[in-house]
Amino acid sequence: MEFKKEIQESLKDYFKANFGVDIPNISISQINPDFRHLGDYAFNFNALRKIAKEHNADLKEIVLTVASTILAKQEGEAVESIRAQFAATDLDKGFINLKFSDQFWAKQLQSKIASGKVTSIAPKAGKVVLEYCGPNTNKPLHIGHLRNMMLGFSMSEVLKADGYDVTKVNIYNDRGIAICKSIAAYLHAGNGATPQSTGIKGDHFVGDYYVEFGKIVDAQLREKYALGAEVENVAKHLGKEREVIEQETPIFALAKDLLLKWEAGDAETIALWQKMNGWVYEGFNETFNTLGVDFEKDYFESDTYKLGKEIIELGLQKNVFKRRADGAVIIDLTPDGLDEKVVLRSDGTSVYITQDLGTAELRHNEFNMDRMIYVVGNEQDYHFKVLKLTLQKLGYQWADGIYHLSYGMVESPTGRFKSREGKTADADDLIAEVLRIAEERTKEQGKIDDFTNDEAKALYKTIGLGALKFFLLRVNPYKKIIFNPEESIDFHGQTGPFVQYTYARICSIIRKAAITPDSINVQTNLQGVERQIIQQLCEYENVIADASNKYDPSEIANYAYNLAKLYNKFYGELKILSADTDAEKHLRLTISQATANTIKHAMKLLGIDVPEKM
RNA sequence: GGUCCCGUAGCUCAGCUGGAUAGAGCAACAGAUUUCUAAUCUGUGGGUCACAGGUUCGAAUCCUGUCGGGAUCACCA
Repeated sequence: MEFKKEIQESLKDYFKANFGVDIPNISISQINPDFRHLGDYAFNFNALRKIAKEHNADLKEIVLTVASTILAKQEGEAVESIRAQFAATDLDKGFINLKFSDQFWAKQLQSKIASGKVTSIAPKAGKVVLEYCGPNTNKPLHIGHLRNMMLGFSMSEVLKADGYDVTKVNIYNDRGIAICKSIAAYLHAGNGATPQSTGIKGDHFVGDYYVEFGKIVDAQLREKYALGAEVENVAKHLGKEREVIEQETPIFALAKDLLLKWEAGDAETIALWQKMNGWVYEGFNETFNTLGVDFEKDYFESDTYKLGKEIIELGLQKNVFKRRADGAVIIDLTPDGLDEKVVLRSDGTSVYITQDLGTAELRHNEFNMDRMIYVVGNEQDYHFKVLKLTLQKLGYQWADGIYHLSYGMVESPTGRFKSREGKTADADDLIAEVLRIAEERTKEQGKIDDFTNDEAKALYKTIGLGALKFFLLRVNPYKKIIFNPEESIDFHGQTGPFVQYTYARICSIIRKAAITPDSINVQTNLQGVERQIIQQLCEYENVIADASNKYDPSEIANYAYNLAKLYNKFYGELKILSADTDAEKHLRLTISQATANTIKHAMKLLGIDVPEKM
């Protein structure tokens, strides 16, 4: 909407020309609902009061002058009235309300439907690499990954909609002691079983052996210390941390041995590691497919974990890094309010940040991107601060484009999800549960008797995932989410199915209309709710830009919900197919179509499908 | 202990680049279906915006402090 800029510029020009001062942008927003009778948009100019006072000028007059200039520019057609409203005291308020004519809004709607596009955002220069998911291969995906994947996928869609070129990448933490524990337990207790032979999904299969590893540790400790069944917590009973005491067991020795063999490139070990990871990837891919998330490129820690050594060398040369007396290489970030950080161990091996430095550089060489976004939980805020700052100190310009899309933990009502709390946090179980609830509720409704079995199943998936995804995305990323499986999956109110239902309703009307409204009579008078919807539709691209700039898909979710709510109000208040006049019918059908298009588009940005019937 | 994040209705959340009387959903209660999908709509009740100062014509929003919750401060990842 051009007029916002116009007003801002006019005010700026005025102050520059008459007083020689630069003023900040005055924000112009949709009017507060209670003042809708006064206009469509409002802005408050009190911020300029000080400047006016300094120059002994009457602010009220200035603003009115600017307002009438703008009004004149609109050639009397679009802007119905620009009224300045002043309270009795003049100082308390100071709003200008802008009201556009019905014709103006009708034309906005018409151009939307004529272009067939819901936004007119043009492609922008700017290559973005977005990393998300980042699973460990020793256990299945859990609810935290679900939030991560929803955020990552949606964020990439939002950035694309905002005109950027986005490449989605995943990184698999596929090496290290954790996966070796699964392998060790498999060797110990697997008896050659496979996901195929057991019918267990590959990632769960391998994850089960990770759990099994813990049980074997327990059993071996019980044997070693001759503990009876009355001892519940072995590590606690022995008065040591689990991570410490487990090192005494033969099974741990096996895992450690496997790790050393793996690092030495032992063919047999690597073959087994590849086989088990292969099962895991099969399982992950199944879940990715169900969720509809994807990646253009996969990275594997086993390929990248040795990266970064050259950067260490460079950093030493540039005196950004220092070699400590014990041989470890460090960066001193205390001047920046952070700590001293080891970037290379004294034995010359990498730490976590070493490979992240190397991987970042690798990606820059591959993609030459302007921005790199990491979707990672907020427990790593500090790590990414250090990573970005270190790369900046090394003189990499592109490091300025690093952004950590940090998100809060997903917690159960009783606190953090722990794996021992059982199945509630498992991603696949959660998805299955949500589909089950969707099926149950849909059957209660009894509206899809004409569906085939496949169609019904597809619908359960659309609705169930819609509920889950919307739940995870409608909250600001930085906030933690309390997830109660019993209560969180809802289909009423501020939910995905509510928005989906609205879409299905519109589709139903359009099916019955049997006409395609290709043009509307722009002279038609608009009802209040009609104006509101059209205005809301026009706001959509601003919302995309906001969500993109703030890295916040929840803005899209809230917008989609509000638009759907507004449409339901419209639906309840006005007749569409049986409107009094043809002109009204065409108008309302057009509003319906444009709303459906926008809802579908917005939900797609959230990774959520919309059904034509439900 | 240092640093960072959070605290808005019983619950889950919007609003936070300062602006008009702080908004939604859920839950509770009361209504609406001879008419386009009632997974909907309309209405009622519900608030010391954690607390205390400060800046300002104006503060949920900015600053300082306090309290409460969480994260982090590894030669783990």
